[in-house]
Amino acid sequence: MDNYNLLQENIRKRIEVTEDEMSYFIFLLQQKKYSRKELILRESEISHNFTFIVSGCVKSYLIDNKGEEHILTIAPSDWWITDINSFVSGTPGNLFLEALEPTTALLLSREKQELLLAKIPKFEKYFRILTEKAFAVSQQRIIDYMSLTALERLEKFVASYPSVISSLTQQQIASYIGVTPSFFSRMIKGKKIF
Amino acid sequence: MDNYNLLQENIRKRIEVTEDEMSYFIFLLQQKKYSRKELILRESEISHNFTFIVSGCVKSYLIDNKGEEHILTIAPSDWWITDINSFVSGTPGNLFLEALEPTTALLLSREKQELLLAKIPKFEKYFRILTEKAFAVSQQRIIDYMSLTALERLEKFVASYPSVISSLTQQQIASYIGVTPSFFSRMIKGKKIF
DNA sequence: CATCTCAGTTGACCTAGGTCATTTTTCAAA
DNA sequence: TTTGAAAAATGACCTAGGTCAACTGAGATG
Repeated sequence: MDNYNLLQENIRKRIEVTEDEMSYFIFLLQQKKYSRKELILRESEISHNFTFIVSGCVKSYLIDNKGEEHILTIAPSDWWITDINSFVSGTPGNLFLEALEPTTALLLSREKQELLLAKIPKFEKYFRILTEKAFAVSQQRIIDYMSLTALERLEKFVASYPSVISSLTQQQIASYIGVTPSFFSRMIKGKKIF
Repeated sequence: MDNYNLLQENIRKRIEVTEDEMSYFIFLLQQKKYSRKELILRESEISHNFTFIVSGCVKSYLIDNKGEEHILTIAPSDWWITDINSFVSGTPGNLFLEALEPTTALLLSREKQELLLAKIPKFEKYFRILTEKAFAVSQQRIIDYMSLTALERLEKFVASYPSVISSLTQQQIASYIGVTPSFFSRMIKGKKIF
């Protein structure tokens, strides 16, 4: 199984496409490998690509004006990730993207995406569905932030992404759920969470 | 100018459509009027519709397990609103939708949307763009929640939605930015925010 | 005009989570 | 196998924001 299989399945789960259509999509992609801790995107750069994770894991995060890092999303394999704000507007974003482990990814640039969608409008549906799902997840995250305690958010995170947990440090999980590492440590003391 | 003009402009800002295509979209819509405080959607109902606000204002909110209300989004005229989670999955959601003032809306049901997209795939693009934008806004909201103080979030909210402020109570603004009404009151004391 | 309800304010006190510096543990690289 | 750096734990203290109840005030309703 090559590096495109995972993406092909991901697409076929959502829309029906012919071999030719699929080939054209794949033809537009650029494959890249990143080593652990390698930066894929820096703050104030324009996010030119939609990035599909074939293997490995990537986080997006921002550095606030106190210098604190906050993890926004964590993308394991079979997920797309980008700085959506920057990607959509074509303006510099405020997110970093960084590989958490050795990662293989497929990049679809905005221009290539436009080519793709112009030539095979069917893929509009694929991206609409992806974006709807991402939007729904993002909304739920806001809800959780407003209505759950840190411990509840942690439990939910662990339940939602059990496979990702092991490749994350406590600091990273703390950052994702929105607490400091030291509070996180105290919070889980005595409890068996993982 | 009738009730469909606003939507037509909204669409034409994003994609090019013929009169016929536009007419078909409009043909699928159901127009509804809501009075102040009228519930459009209740928790644990399925959100069958995408709702376009022609005039008035609608909020989406949830009630957490302590009985507290949290406002998730506020949609003034020219915006779409729904419980995206429920709408996309077709399962019962956990949001309420409520008119904040007398409101005229255009409803597009999931089935009608599917008809529309099947017949005129061009509209896929319209909904993809809408959803991308909504997703970007949602992501930014999470970022703000993680990295700003309550006062900073308030200032940002006021700057972003100046026209909406006047039709909201302090309690509602407090709920949107995620603080209690009493803290909100203290927080703005002495400051001229509005 | 009276009253009722609900938004907003305020006082007194509380707590979830933050800060910062120090220590201990883990784990990758030489 | 050692070593060095980063992750995690922890003590002492701090603060943003919450809680709850009492009070004020203004617009709606009779």
